[in-house]
Amino acid sequence: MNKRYKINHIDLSEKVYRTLKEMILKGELKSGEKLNQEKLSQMLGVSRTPLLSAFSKLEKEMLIEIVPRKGAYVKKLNKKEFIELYEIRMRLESLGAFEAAKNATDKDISQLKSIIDSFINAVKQNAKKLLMEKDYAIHMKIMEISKNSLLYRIISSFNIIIISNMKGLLKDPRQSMDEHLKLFNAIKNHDSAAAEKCMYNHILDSKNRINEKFKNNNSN
Amino acid sequence: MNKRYKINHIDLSEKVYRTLKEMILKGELKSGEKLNQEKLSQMLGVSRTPLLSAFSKLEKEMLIEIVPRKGAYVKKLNKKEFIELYEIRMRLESLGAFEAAKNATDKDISQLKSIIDSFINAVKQNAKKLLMEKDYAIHMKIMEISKNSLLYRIISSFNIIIISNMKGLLKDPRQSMDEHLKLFNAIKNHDSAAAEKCMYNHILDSKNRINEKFKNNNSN
DNA sequence: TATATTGATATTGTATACAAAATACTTTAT
DNA sequence: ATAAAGTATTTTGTATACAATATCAATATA
Repeated sequence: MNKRYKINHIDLSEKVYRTLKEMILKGELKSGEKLNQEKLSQMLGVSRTPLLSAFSKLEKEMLIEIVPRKGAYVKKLNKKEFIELYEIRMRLESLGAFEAAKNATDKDISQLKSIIDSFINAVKQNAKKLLMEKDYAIHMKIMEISKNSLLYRIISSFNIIIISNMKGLLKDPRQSMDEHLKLFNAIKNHDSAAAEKCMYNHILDSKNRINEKFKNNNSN
Repeated sequence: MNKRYKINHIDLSEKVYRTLKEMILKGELKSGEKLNQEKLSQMLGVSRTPLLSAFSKLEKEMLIEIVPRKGAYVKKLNKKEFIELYEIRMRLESLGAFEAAKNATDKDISQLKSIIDSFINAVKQNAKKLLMEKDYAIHMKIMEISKNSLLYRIISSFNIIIISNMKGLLKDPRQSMDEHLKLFNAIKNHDSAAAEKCMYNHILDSKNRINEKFKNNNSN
């Protein structure tokens, strides 16, 4: 046996990091909430050592904020940061869509199609939570198809920041559906330029709705 | 006294992180080199606890790679990753140039000018190291002028990855100088579209030279 | 000679222990 | 009753200790 099949070789700090990330994503740890080291480590059944390393990872992904000698807090994005994030997403995800249209295999396309179908189902059922989940899945699948692994990594963390900070939708699901379908067709037809443009406009439209979202909200 | 002037409130893990980053950047820790915990912590005069947190930060910034149960290694980019990085830079830095042209104040412009002047001096002196330093400074200054702090943060870590992995230049300094000057004029004239295009082409040209760079090199 | 095998050593991952700082709680004085 | 000062408690930041794994070297085996 030449090859080594051993996997699952992740350490506690990585496991803790993933768990906390999920908790933030699901809203179990709320925006602005303090992360008490003692409580969390007891809750997770680990010592504070791997917890601190996990904190460092989460901070670099902008999911938490560490204030020295005070503590770690779940990051709360303000409006300016939200808009900055969307401006970056417009550029990066449109690159992803471009590359995806260029590189998509038949298998990629059929996989993407099935995710879009389940998104459409969610629209028909008006299932908000599922809708957001599938929306995320579509975007990530396209980034995966682009075959730019670095891009995938960055967008992944961005979208998680957005989801963890934004409860509720920005745009009408039917509009979202139309836009996703247009995007899908462009990718299917390997029309890079069209795919890029679709994605750009899709996110631009969301960005323009951020103002409404923050109108009631006083978090700047 | 209402305000608190206390600063310098950074913990050891952050100091260690910055120190290691600098060491990688300066090539004191070489691409692929193993980071021995015991040796490093003794060298820096700290325990392994803050060191591990620093490792976590560096890993998220792709400056090192952590292989569980084996160790941490200074990340070595392969050609594919290099190209991915440049494709992302093309999109993000052109966004930065666009915003910079839109938002630049007179002060911003004069500061940028002085950095470009020192770049030109370096070209005349043919001082390679200084050249790379000033090139980095120009790009980062433009990102700063864009006022998109998130963009600044991302590009900052990208450019550091590139510098730490790439010894030597990609393009002729005189060409670089011309391109920087065109870019500067676009920003000075608040011509966003032109600035964006300049930056895009500036980085695209570098990207196209990556192949040559890797010809001799067997690191894939 | 090349490949296993065993034991010794080094290195990593994690928990615990301790010191410094921040927060919460009393007590005291006005 | 309120504010200040002092004390106790909690929480953070860091070092150390220990167990598990990996690496290395020496010997044995084919």
